[in-house]
Amino acid sequence: MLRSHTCGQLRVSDVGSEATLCGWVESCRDHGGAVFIDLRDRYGATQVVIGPPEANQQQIDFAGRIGAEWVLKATGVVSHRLEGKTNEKLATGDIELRCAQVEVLNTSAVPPFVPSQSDLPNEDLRLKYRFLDLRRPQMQRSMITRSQIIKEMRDYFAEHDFIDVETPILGRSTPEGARDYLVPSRVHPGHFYALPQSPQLYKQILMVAGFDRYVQVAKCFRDEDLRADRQPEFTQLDLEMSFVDAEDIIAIIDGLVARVAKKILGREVQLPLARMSYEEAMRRFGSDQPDLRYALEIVDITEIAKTVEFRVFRGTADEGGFVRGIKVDGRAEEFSRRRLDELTEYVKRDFGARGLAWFRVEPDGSLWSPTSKNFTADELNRITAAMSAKPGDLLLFLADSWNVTCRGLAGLRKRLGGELKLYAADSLHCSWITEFPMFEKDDETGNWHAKHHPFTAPLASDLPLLKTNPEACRAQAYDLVINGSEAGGGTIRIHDAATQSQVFDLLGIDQETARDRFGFLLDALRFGAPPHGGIALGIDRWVMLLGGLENIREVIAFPKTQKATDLMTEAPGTVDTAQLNELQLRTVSVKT
RNA sequence: GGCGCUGUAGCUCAAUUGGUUAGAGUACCGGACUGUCGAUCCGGUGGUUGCGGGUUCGAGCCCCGUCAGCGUCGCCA
Repeated sequence: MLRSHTCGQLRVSDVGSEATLCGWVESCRDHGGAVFIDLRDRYGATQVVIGPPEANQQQIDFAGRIGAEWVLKATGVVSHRLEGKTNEKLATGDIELRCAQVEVLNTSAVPPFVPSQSDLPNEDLRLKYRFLDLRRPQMQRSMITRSQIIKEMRDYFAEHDFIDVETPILGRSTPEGARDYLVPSRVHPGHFYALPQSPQLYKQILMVAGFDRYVQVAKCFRDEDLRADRQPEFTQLDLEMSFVDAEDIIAIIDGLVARVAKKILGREVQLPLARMSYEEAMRRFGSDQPDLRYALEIVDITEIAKTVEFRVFRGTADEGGFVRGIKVDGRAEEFSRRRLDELTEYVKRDFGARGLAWFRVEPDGSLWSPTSKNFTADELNRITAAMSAKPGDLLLFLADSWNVTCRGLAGLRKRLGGELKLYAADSLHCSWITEFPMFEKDDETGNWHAKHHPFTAPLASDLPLLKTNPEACRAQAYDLVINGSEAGGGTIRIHDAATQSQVFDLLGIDQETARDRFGFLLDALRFGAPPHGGIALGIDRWVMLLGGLENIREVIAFPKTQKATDLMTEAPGTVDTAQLNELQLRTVSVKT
């Protein structure tokens, strides 16, 4: 070891002993007759003093020329700071290391930004110089938290008899789901591997193989557009269990949530976690990942709308649409015409809503809006009653299809929840959404496709609906939602070939295709597959949510930009013609 | 692919309605200084206002295109 202590370690109790520190120059203050250097490492910072009587003037002059982010090794005697010269901002602020000279382990070019900088540089610069950005204490904290969370997960599952099994990164492309990242095969020209979107099929095979309880910290890849909480390459805590039902999976994850909350945040989580059916979530919050840290619950006034004169409401209701709204408690005054116009524009632009109807509840309890003249007093009274509106409230309504009202109101909830700060910054709300529909209809093609994935088992009670009414058929599926973000999701799988065929039929996957793509799984199901199910947790999101961060890039050491590039390595890049030739590949331009 | 925001010195930002030589803090360079810790003081370097085009007597500012970063919708079984 080049050092005897870390830069966050020395205290008054060490005074008088010799110590050697290694670290980066956080700042170098040259006073001519003495030089003060704050030496930083991941553990903290310690002041190193090069001055008399230890150092001669030549050594002091040398130290004065040391620059930011140089790497130093400093050996000296741990000393009390002078009376009144202690620094309360540093854990090591009562002492300093007095040295004759420091050894320069490495110099540094003048950095484009320094880790201690208060005004963060633009993110593209942070990403290009990620090694500097990662020196920032906040980034180091995030990466440490991430490490601790993964450790807790591994410990927890090891204690519950799970076996960690690695599954291949080079697999084969699947027909459904996200776009695959493809890897060309040199040995089989024209053939491609696909990087896993998840280890889904492998873990099911492991159940058939008798591994009973499988877990893995798995890298997953999906070639889709990025978001603040979505990267093309991400990490899942993936698990699968045999001889279980949904209750067992939920219970074991409940235990994990409580443990991680306790160990990482020091907080107690009430178990069991709350549950809500998909139907209830959509009805009350318009989303299958509702943020339950605040209310803003959706109220359906379609029945009232059918009886009013106002064409927008009545017409929509009569044509089978819905009129639903939310109530902002007592904050109507904060909504200027301009702000309401912005919200209107928002629901039109982002969700294709036809408009936003709003009402202020006046001091006398009456409703006012630009359109209120289109309503009779009785109509307005019934709306007020349905919404339990009080003076000072703001009412927002969408009159549209079920989907648009769901998406639009969910969007408004999310936006207003944030803008109005309807929840405490440190609040944590975890819950389960269950009983998802098995299938969704593609609006364009009219085809059915799996809401989760094609191996999801229907609720036993809904099994007959597979033939008669697929739309109503619910799945044994469960999503873990934390603070309005999908933090995990899983299902009980189909474990018999007959049901699996039936589902494939419904999805329009013919026997030939099924055999071609999933033959190995279908085979496995014929050779004694146990009932099984599992879940995958989004580790990046867990770290983000538990850390109170709003961006997934803050918890990934080397994240990609919105266009899926790495600004540091400049990936993706071009390759030599020789490499392409070896793979028998040629690039062509395709007009899109 | 659509919509929106941002882009000015190494970095963070300013620049009146379109009007003189684009400024400040910080970093950097030189000098002074023994107690600083956002050190201080004196002096200095540093600009294709992302890029290309247009309007105008005149563009950092207006218009069109484009590139990049971010947010969002579509997309993400």
